[in-house]
Amino acid sequence: MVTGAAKKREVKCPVTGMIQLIGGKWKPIILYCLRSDKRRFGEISARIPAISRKVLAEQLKELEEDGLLTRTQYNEIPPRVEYELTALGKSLNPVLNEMEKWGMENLMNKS
Amino acid sequence: MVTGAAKKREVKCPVTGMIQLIGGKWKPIILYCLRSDKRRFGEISARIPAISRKVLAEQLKELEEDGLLTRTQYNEIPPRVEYELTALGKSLNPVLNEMEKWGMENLMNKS
DNA sequence: GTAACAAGTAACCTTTTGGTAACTGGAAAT
DNA sequence: ATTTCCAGTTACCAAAAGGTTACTTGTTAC
Repeated sequence: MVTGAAKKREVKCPVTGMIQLIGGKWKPIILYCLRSDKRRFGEISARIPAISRKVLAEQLKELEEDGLLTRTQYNEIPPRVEYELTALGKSLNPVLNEMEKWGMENLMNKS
Repeated sequence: MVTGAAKKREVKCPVTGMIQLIGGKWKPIILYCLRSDKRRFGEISARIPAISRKVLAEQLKELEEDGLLTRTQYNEIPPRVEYELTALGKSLNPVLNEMEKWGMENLMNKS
């Protein structure tokens, strides 16, 4: 079940609710990046170079609070942290797949 | 084909491109509202009361510039303006349907 | 003669979001 | 003795997004 920020809201519209959870400039891309694999912080950062590390850390924290992904910290030196989608996060895959499909068909320049 | 703001960008990631088009707090809800019917400005405003009329007008203008909907103005008094999805706008329906479905299953409180 | 109608716009302000640069930690390699 | 590794955090600043209130327009109803 959804936790964190989303839980507090009494949502009447399912689309509004979704946007409160995964709206914003970066969250769908982060989820898309984690879709099939767990990844380290630096790995996500390298795959989405346009996002600053500060904002990436913020967004990951919110996604974790909302129950969409888990953060696992290994107490090694240098540190290692892995992010992985929860079952709830994975349940977003159909949405992300439709987004990917639409983008492929309508936005990629076939030149 | 996509026009306006989205056309200028060289998009490498389909999900990033989609977000540039329909990202933001309101656009998916507006598109969802117009999904199956043409609607007047006041009608959209009434169905999405949380959005201010100023922001609604701005978002509708951007969606029109991006080729997702059409604006038809009837020169009557009082004025009448109708908004309707284009074919491109309608092609977003699978995305919006997945969003609606996910929201229904995960956000609506069954209490 | 004034108010209401629809669909906005203009001026102004607040909130949210995002960016940069510098810094932290302890162990390891140079 | 200094630099590198990684995953951040902190302080600070700029830009974007969004909100509020008042105003417009021309015709019709009170």
